Amino acid sequence: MPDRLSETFSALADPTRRAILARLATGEATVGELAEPFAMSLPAVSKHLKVLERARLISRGREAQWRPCRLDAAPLRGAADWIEDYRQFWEESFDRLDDYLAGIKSKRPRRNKNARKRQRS
Amino acid sequence: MPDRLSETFSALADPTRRAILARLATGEATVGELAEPFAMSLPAVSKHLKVLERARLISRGREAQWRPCRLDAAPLRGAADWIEDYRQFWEESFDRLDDYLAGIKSKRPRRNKNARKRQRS
DNA sequence: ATAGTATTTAGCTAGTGAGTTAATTAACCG
DNA sequence: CGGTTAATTAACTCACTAGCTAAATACTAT
Repeated sequence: MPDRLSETFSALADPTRRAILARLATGEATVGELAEPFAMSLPAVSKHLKVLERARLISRGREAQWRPCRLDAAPLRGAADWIEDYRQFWEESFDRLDDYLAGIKSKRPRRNKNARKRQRS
Repeated sequence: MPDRLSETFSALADPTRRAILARLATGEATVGELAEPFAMSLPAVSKHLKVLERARLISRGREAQWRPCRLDAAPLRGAADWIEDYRQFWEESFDRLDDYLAGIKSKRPRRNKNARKRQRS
């Protein structure tokens, strides 16, 4: 995997793994406990955990025969920072949708409020 | 691909695609213009664009033989919202790092300031 | 030592992702 | 028409992912 950010996004690109993280947000859990909600074999869950571990999104301890997992959210910071740079763009399109709906409602043609700056023609 | 969020994260899990989005944040661009910075064939870039298009992160118009691409950031909102739920966790670990460094500095053992709520045990 | 529980590893299959080169489509220009 | 430019599609390779079952490891408890 090339870079950290790619590894983070890649780890998040699976609903099972996101569900595991959500579960861990409520506290530590063992592999068996994490696997329980899924219609999936234990080895499959174990692999997902390894992916999350490589992405540094979880870490694991050792207690007898259990390997308790805990959330390690630090890498999410970088992902959040990256996405945050685009916030203006999705809020902008949201505005345009609002405009559109408002236009429909009032049944009057609206002027073009598109404020996005364009670099080339 | 199972769900929208997975598709979004998956599309972001590639540095080339993130760079393309960054470029499009400055304005529309043609496929050729987008491909120019990369040491990669045009078809490869074309495929990346198709991935971004399927993930609704870009859309494309038609102008003569050019297919100008524009950013469509709306799906990032869902991704940002998902990650935002974990902000407390990475800020918390940041705090713990601060505590740790402060502890090193003062050379005194510190009491456990870990405030994370745990569901089990 | 033996049995039981928790988890990982091995080995397999099927599908997908990223890249290539070569060929094709689409639109323009002369 | 014929040629040029922009982009996509086709066909292929290679690597990796997600899942499985069965076997191995690790530790506990009797």
